[in-house]
Amino acid sequence: MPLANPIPSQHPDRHAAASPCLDCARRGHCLGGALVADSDNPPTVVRGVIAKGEHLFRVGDPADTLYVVRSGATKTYVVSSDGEEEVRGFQLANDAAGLESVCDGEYRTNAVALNRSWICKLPASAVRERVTASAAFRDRMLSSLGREFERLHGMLHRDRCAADRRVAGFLMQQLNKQNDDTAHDIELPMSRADLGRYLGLATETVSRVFTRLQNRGVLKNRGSQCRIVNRVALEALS
Amino acid sequence: MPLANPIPSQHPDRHAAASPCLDCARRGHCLGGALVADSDNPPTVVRGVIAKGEHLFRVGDPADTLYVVRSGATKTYVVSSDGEEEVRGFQLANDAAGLESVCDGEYRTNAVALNRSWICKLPASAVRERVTASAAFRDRMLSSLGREFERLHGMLHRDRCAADRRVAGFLMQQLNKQNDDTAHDIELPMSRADLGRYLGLATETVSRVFTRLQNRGVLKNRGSQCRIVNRVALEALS
DNA sequence: CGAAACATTGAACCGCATCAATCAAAGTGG
DNA sequence: CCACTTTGATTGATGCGGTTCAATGTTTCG
Repeated sequence: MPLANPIPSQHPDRHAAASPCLDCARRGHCLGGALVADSDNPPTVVRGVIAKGEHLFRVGDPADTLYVVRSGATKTYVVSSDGEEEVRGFQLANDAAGLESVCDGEYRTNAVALNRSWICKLPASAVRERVTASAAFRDRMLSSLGREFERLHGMLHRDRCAADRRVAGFLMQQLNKQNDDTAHDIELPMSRADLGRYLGLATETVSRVFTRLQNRGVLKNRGSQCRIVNRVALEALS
Repeated sequence: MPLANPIPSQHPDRHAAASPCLDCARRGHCLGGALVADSDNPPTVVRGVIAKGEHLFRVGDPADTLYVVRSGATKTYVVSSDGEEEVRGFQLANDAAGLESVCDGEYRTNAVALNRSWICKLPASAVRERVTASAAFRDRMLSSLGREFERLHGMLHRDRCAADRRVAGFLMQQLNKQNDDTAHDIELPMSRADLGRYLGLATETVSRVFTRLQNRGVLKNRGSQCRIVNRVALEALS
């Protein structure tokens, strides 16, 4: 079954049973925090664990839940008519999977955990309702959707660039997400094959780019991590 | 100036001054119709003409208006850091330009008329407000955004296919928009160069694909029009 | 009509996919 | 703990599709 087991809140109080978001340290960075903020009747948000390889949802499932990754990572993907897997996005900490569930009645992608992950489940109906109930949440929601549009447009642009640029652009994007100018380590929980399917490149090409960038002294590969040695050079590429 | 001259309504009544949408024959197909429907205080919607080559808005302009194309055509585009024009979409009848104005405070693209066009201007603030005021409009809006996501995902997929598929997919998309299974004529108001910048192909490649498809008896080029001769073959390609 | 913009066709080159082999790491079971 | 398997990453060789450069044809519009 795709559903994760609920985890009891670490800090129970009168709110916690309904929504762990009220106590969550990152409620300022997460859609769940915005969902419960200033609500006199906070919706039921449930935390859960999900094992590597398990699915959060599949194409066609009724889209009743918006998932937010608390730790770990997931990918969303579809299987196209010719049987090829098409990776549409990766979700790391504080990212939402199934945002289109708010736009539509059923999921249009599959979502699977790339490693053991903690996730939060937000009822889609509550999200939709809160869009009308709160102008602040509406704007937050529209802003999230706007950022997703930006990401997609950026991908479209990158899809027309050379392989080096695509990878460099992806790495810069990951780096910028940690809004910390001094950050230089990037977590890459996905396989080279997944990254290739995301960027529209063959696995081998992705691999070649990484070694090329390493040889040029731009970055250093360390298993599932990647250390950016020369951020300026990387930015110039992307 | 980017703004078009207002046109007096053809059928004035007590509503028409504020919103020509109330009388509009296509209010059922257009976001403007949904905006004024069931509203006891319909917002001011203005119609206007815009000449070929004139801009509706530019990157960085305050995004206070959502444009809907009534007739004619527009394209949205950005100029990327390397000076290349990147076409992000075409808007034909009933399509909206500047949907991101509802998500954000300023336009993130430029929009220009491809030929003499009639457009309707919806105040973005009214659109945003109506999202909270009416659950029906909220769902209509979210559905529009969802379709836009679908289009972008489809483009991303196509960007990784062979040139023939990209063009075929685009043509099928245009065909399907005329929700009429027997339709076989497609209006192509954009230049081959624009189409290439939209599909991520060189102008010459687009041209070659069109002649190739014509030689195979799939379609027939007629200036800015294109007649689909063998719809099945086209669908099989895309 | 003539000029300018756009479309088409041809030839050569290049980057990435593909096929194939090797290498490295992570489990798994005795 | 070590063979053995499995999975993922890397590197090499080859071919094709699309870009690029260049020339010619066609449409549009003053």
